[in-house]
Amino acid sequence: MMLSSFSERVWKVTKKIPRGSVATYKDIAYALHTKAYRAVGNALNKNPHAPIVPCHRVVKSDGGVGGFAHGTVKKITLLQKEGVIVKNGKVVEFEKRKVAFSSLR
DNA sequence: TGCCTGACTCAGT
DNA sequence: GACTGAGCCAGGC
Repeated sequence: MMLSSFSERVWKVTKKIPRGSVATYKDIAYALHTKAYRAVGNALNKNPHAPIVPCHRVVKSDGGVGGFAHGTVKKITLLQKEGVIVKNGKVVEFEKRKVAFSSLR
C-alpha cells in the first residue's frame, strides 16, 4: 500500500494554496504528476478535512468556481472573504490569482 | 474482476 | 463564442 492514498496527496497539495490565491484541478493533478483531473475533484468532494483543507480555493481551468460539497454559493462566499472576487460564477483576474506550480510541489 | 460515476479538460464543429 | 463528444484517472459497488 502507498504511504498516502491519491486523495491524501490531493489534500496535501491543496493545503499549500496560500490564502487569497486559487489553483485549478489541472494544476493539482499536474503537481501530483498525473492527469486525473476528475479524480482530483472526486477526492476534494469526499474531503473529510473540511476546514483544514481549503478546497474552495480549487477552481476549474477556465476560471469557473467548479463545485463545492457545501454548495457553490458557500464556496464563492469563502473566496470573497479571502479577497478573491467572484463574478457570474467566475474568478475575476483568475490568471493572476492562480498559484505557481512550484508553490504546490 | 469489471463496469459506472464524477467538484474536469481538451479538441472539434 | 457556445455546444458536444471523447479522453483521462481513481474510487466505489
